[in-house]
Amino acid sequence: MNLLNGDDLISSMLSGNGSKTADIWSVQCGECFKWRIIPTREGFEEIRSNFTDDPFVCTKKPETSCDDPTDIEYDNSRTWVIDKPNIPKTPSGFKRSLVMRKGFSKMDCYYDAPNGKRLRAPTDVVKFIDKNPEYKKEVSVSDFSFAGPKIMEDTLPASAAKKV
DNA sequence: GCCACCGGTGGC
DNA sequence: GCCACCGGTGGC
Repeated sequence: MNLLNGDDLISSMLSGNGSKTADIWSVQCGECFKWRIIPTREGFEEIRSNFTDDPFVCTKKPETSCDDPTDIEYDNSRTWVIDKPNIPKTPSGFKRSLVMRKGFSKMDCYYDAPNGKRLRAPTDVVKFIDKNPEYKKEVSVSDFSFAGPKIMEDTLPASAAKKV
């Protein structure tokens, strides 16, 4: 069944055992609604960058079709977080990371720049380009999206469940 | 002095 | 009311 409405069918996940960063990448097929693991961050981001115009289907994953069993079950053995669709592809040399806060209140989005600096917001990107003008032609602020994913509360560990 | 982490808020 | 964004700071 279709887990979510509309376009929000892109996800990343925290693996179990208290991982704080999203480290499993998965997308939902628009036809059979099974989840397919995308082995690399880059592959995941490629799909995510154009998700609305070019929705994911199982056959886009090599040697995979809707007849195959799901790659991963949506359950609370991991915490699932759902990325927004159509986030620009991360510029080459940068790495986009999602870090869960203590208490699972929200995730922070960072870009790690090629020089190791961690960029936290658009103003940091501007500062980085100012200090490293060789990137002026390659990247612009619009290549970055710091929007955090939606945390799926039904997949939080029991210890983090919201008090009623 | 840096940076991981968190709190607050302005704009939608 | 939410959340993207930014400022502040405690611990190293």
